[in-house]
Amino acid sequence: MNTPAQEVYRTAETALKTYIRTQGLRETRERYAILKEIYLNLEHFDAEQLYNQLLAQGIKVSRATVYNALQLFVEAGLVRRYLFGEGRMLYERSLGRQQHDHLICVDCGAIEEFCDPQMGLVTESVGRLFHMRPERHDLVIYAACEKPNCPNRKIP
Amino acid sequence: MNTPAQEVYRTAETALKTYIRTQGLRETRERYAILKEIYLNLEHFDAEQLYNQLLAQGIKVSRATVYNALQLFVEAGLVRRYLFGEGRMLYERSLGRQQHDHLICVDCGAIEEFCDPQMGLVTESVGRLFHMRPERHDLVIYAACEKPNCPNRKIP
DNA sequence: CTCAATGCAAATACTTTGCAGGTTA
DNA sequence: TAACCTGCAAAGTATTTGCATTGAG
Repeated sequence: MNTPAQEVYRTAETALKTYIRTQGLRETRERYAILKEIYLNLEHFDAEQLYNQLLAQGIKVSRATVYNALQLFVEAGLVRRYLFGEGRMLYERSLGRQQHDHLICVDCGAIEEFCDPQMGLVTESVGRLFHMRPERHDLVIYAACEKPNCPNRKIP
Repeated sequence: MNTPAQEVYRTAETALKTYIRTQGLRETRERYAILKEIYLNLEHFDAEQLYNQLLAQGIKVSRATVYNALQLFVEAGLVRRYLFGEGRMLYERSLGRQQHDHLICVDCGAIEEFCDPQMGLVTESVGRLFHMRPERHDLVIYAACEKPNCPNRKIP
């Protein structure tokens, strides 16, 4: 039986194979192991987390290979890379999900995703204002928790 | 005679003095020299640029002091700090200008500022969606130049 | 067999920190 | 004169690079 995540991973695997072939690169066990880890076990992660998780699974890879693979996956469109306010790159898989922006809880650091159609209007009108064609945007909203039973909420 | 920039700088100088006193800190020539450089001669800058510009003016300070002062100014609300996609911190003065977001030209790296009232609506509605109170946001739009005579524009 | 990929360690880039000596209140 | 600040250099972080070795095609 196949979970949705596994389906998506298989799509990513195929996409990677195609990308590797069209670019004249090589298929390695490391690249597939790293891709699988990303697609099956990680949500928002940095290079170090990915590296540690691979080691924890008994998959022996070096940091250099992890960074190398991440760059490859970004070029192949399989992974997106973000720089939030924390000074290190964060990654997330990009297949099987729509474009989105992020909201970060200032209390606990949790990262939520959202998709607001108004953002298209904003980038459009700003582009018009400067006579420029918007290509992409990065939006992060920092917000404090107001859920009554959230353990991370600051005292009202 | 006084330029608007000088007026704003004087305001910043006063604000720094007040902040330093209320916090029980000390006034040093370095802190005022750095503040002046920021308010009179810099737009968007990183720590190294600021450091070099101070040296070029014959003002002897160490990098450590530059970083120290920048942190102080951020705490005092005199300077804002951003992390764009380039992996290093950028700073800008915050007095004498309204809150704004940034647009970066993907052709030449130029940084423009804009203020779109729709952003308030976006953060508000996203906050409502997650039951969180938005505190701030970082938005950067990356766009390609379409000005007909822009030397940085990519071939049509 | 050839060239790309890996692993390791060293190098880089940016920022922070520890400490001795100078300076402010 | 007591604590803060500065300057220098060393230490951190996160990421990249050089090079010998391994391995895919």
